[in-house]
Amino acid sequence: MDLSLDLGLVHISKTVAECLKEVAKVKDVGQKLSKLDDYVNRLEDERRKIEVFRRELPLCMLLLNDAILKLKGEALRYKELNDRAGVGQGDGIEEEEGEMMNKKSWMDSVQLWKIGDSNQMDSVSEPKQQRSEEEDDRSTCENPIQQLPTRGGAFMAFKPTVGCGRKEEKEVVSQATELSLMTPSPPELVLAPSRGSIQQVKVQTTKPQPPASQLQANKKQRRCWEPELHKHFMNVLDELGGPHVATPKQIRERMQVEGLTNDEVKSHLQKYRLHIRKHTTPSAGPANGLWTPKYEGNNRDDTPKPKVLQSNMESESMGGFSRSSNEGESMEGGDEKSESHDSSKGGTEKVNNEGREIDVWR
DNA sequence: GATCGAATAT
DNA sequence: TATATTCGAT
Repeated sequence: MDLSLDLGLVHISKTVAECLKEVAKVKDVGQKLSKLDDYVNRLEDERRKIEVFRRELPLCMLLLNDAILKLKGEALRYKELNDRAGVGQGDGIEEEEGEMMNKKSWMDSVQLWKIGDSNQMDSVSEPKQQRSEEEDDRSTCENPIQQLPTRGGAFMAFKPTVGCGRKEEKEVVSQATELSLMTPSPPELVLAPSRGSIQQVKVQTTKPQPPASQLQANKKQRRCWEPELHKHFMNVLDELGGPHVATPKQIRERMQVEGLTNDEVKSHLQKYRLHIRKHTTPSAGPANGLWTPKYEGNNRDDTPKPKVLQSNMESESMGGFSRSSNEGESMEGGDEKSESHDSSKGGTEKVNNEGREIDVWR
């Protein structure tokens, strides 16, 4: 075979352009297709190799994905062309030539980016618009937001449980967050919910050193406990008998949020308990008994969270926390304890919990 | 060893 | 401040 595709990353753009040229030269459509297939396979192979490092090499992924998509699209076109081969070959070929030109200009843009121009993101993002037809599931590192609508997800799973008429914007927000949980995004990109819309914000990493980026790669993606998630958390918490009875594992299992880890729940639970403790001086409880985590762009006012909780488990959750003015007592006293019987945990553990609770909460 | 809560780090 | 990580206890 004469498929001497040099996949050295440095030359990738040039190579792809040349590939397309080569393919264009071949007359037999079948051969075109097989060539393209081969190129695609190689690129995909390459992509698999760097898959592990997609956080460190988001732009490499980007390049590869784009190249693959281009080639695939090309193959698709040739196939279609092949299908209607007998009819109007002339037109098709003309179109193809035009496409080739597009390819070249596209590759040029890539080239620009590779040089290190400050416009890199722009020049790269442009070709993305072209590939609406075939979204690659691996392209997690480029623009997660575009993929949002296609992902139903764990977050959807609990939505019915929350049982509240959602505004569209909120759905977007939840989905975005969910996605951010499930797929690691490049370190410099974060999803920032802002007044009903998601913006992709570039954050200047204060530590751009290579070693730092490696460190970041090892670090967990920060989970944003947005109101929806927290509501769900609260609901589950109540179902499990309250914040001092429910264990992180139980909560996590009950929440059924994909990607949610025990550690995350544990951490959030800890924060929640802390907050309760802070606001449960015997004399004065929290204003409304309901705590929701603050997070950036969080407009608490327009979210009907009390409704949600009330609609779902009125007596439990709201009761529990609205009477939290004397929560300290109720926790140690009858309420929480009696509920803790529901928990699947054995008695011994309960005793432990109580012991600790008394220790801590007094 | 799994899980927990608290303390500490980021 | 919010979340992640670590640590000691169970």
